[in-house]
Amino acid sequence: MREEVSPVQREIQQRKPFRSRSQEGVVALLRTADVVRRYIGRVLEPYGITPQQFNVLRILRGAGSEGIPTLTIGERMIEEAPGITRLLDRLEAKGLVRRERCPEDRRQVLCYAAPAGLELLEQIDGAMDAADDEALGMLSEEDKTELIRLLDAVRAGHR
Amino acid sequence: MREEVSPVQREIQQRKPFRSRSQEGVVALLRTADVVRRYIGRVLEPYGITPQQFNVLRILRGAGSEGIPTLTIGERMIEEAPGITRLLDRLEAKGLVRRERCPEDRRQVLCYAAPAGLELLEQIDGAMDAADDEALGMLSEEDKTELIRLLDAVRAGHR
DNA sequence: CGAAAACACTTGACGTGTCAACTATTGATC
DNA sequence: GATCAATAGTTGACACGTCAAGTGTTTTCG
Repeated sequence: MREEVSPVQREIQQRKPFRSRSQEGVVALLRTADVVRRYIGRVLEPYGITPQQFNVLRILRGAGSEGIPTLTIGERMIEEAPGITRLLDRLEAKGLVRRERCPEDRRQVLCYAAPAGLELLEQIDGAMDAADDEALGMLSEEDKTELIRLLDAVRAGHR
Repeated sequence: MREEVSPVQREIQQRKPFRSRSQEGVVALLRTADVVRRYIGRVLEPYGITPQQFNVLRILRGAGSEGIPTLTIGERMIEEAPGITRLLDRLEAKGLVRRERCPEDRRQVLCYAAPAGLELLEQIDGAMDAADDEALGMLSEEDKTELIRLLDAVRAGHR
C-alpha cells in the first residue's frame, strides 16, 4: 500500500500528512477560495473596481430606489460596519454611489447606486457571468450542486 | 412546483435567483471560506497571533534548521512576496522568527522559526486541531472527503 | 419628562493583500 | 570579462478587514 499524497499537500509542499480530514478540508477550502477570489479580482480589474466594491454595487442595485442603510449592506456581505463605511466612501468618491441621511431615523444613512454605478454594473454583468462559469467550469452540474450543498452545511454549522 | 430558495440566497437576502449553479457556487465558496477564516482567527486571537502569521510559523517549523527563503514561503501560502516580507517583519519584531542573508546566494534571505516561535506553535497545536474539527464538524468523514475532492478539482482547473 | 441604554454609524490604529518600481546579486552571453 | 537579463527582496501607495472608542439619535423606562 503506497503513500497517498493529496493535492493540497503537494501544493504546500508539506512532508507530514494532514492530521485529519478536517484539517485538510479547512486548508483546501481557504486555498480554493483564495484562488477564486483572485480570479474574480482579475476579471474586475479592467473595470477599475474591486470585488468588494462590485459586491456592494450589486447589493445597492438590488435595493433599488428605496436605498438601503449602511449596516444592512454589511449584513449581506459578511463584514463589519467600519469596512462598509470606507468602502462606500471610495465608491461615492468615484461617483458610483449616493448617500444621504434617512429623514425618518437620522441615525441611518441610506445608500443608493448612482446612475454611473448602474451603468458600470451593466457593462460588467456579462463578463461576471462568464467568470463564474469559468471559475467552476471544471465541475459538472451535479458536482456544483454537491459542492454547494456541502458548503451550505458548513456555514449552517457555524451558528 | 414551488419556488426553491437556496440558503445562500436567503443569507444575502437576494430576491432574484442565482443566474447559474456556477454563480451560486462561487458565492457559497467565498462566503463559507470567510466564515471559516474568521472562526480560525478567533481561535488564534488569544495567542496574539493572526492566521497568516500562524501559517508562516508552521511553514518555518516544517523547514526546520535549514531555514527557507522568503519567496519560497510565499509559494506555499498563495501570496505575493511583498506581503511575506512584511509578515516576517512583524514576526521578527515579536521575536518569533529569525532572518539572515544566505551566504551562498546573497540575494536570498533565509528565515527560521525562533525558539519562542516554536514554543508558541506547540501551545497552539492542540487548539488548532480542535478548531479544524470544529470548523467542519457538521460534515461526515465521507462528506469531508467529497468536499476536498471538489475543492481540489476547482483549484486544479485554475492553471 | 429626563436619564440611561440601545442604535447606527464613523474614526483611528493596525495587519494584510496587490501592483509597480527600485536595489542588490547572480547568471548568461558575446 | 564587461554587459545585460533574470532573481530575490524591499519599499511605496492603496484597498480591505478587524477591533476599540467616539458621535449623534432614538428608545426605553422609572
